[in-house]
Amino acid sequence: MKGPKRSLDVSKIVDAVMELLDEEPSAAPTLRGVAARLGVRPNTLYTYVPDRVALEGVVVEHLLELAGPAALTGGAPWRERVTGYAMRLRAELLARPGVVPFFFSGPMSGPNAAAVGEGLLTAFTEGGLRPDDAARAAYTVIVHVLGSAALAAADPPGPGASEAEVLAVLEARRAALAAGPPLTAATAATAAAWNSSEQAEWGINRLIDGCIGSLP
Amino acid sequence: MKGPKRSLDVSKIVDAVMELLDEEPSAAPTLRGVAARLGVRPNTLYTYVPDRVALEGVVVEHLLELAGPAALTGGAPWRERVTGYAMRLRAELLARPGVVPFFFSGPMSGPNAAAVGEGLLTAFTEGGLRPDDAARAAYTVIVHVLGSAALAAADPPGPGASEAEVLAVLEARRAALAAGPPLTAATAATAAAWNSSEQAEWGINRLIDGCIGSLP
DNA sequence: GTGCACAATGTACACCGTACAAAGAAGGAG
DNA sequence: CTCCTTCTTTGTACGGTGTACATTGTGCAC
Repeated sequence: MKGPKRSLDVSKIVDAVMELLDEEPSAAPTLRGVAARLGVRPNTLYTYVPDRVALEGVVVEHLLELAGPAALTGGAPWRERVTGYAMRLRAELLARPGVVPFFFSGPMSGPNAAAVGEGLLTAFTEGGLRPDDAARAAYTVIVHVLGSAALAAADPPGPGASEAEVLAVLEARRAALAAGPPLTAATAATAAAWNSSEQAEWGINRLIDGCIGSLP
Repeated sequence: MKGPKRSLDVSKIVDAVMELLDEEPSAAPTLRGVAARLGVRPNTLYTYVPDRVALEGVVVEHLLELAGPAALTGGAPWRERVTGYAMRLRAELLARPGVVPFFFSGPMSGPNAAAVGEGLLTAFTEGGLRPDDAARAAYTVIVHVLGSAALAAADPPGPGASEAEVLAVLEARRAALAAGPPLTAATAATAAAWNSSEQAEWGINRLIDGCIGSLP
């Protein structure tokens, strides 16, 4: 170690990103914004991270851990462990819609991603799935959680909305669907809540049902 | 109609976007790029479209139609109609990774989105699902297709890669997984192909299985 | 033929990620 | 202790993005 002391480290940068997201959950954090919050010039961040995509990668890793992947291998029944982690991760993302695009800007290859994968494999194996099916099921769960969160994040209103505002948007959507084609109209009330946690959990449960339904 | 003739219309703009995507499938089309291709100043587009998000919306509509939603209500068995449309849409997206983020920049509310929804409802109803479950299943299918496409689009190599290059990336990934934790290592060959069409179709099939498995 | 409504432009702004050279701090070698 | 090397941080800059605003000029209605 020759040069001057570093004034930052990657975890401080991640913290700054999370603070930015706490203040404006729907805004995608930017390199310049993070640097400003750390009291530093934008290009200083390049000492710690090769580019923007890499920054997003470490934030993704942090969020994967925030959802508690350790509980995937713990004591609860395997099925609850899977849905539990899925819904916790989904909740973390919905609370910070601005971060969702980060999950789609590069492959997830960090240690926490590996831990999540192994945890899901553990649970599904415990559920009786053959190894290859467990791998496919694990990946499909991730697809569902991220897809569901991304679509929900794209929909108004954002996480700062009041209860009344949420209800208003929901009712407007239901009315629009009710004016649509017959089957759409008949299910307008259910479909209007497409991005609710209940629907997301329903989807994961049907997926799991389909996986264990094909057991010997 | 008072003023001068319009030199464009929305469909010409969409065509320009599609041409841009044909030339560079992995690059997200930009307002300025579209304008340049049409031989027009960037702000001219604001005559036809209120902002960038709206432009992305009409492109999304075009792609939903490109995948052939009409076939959702046609003669094939209901289950094949669902997986067929899902895989066609997925293929259209994977051929143009640059367009994938468009699906997550706002709610899908156009006529083709409605047609896709109604078509999926028709199929699932035909499959025996109760209306509300059909609505949930339809939405979950969309979540899966878009999530799967988005994750696949985020992974190298892009759609222009040679067969050999694809295999090299796949093998590198398999090797990395094989060095991971036990269950991950045991399923490395399967997991390395996480973004393959086969895995995506497997996921949809398990989802459908789970939906019809709970029938009376 | 004249006036008015509208499309397209010119120009501008704020923001983004990032490259590159210069400045400055701190440890190792003499 | 001094110098030199190394590494962090900065200053400055470039090309890109979406979009606002005033201006120009076209073509129909009167």
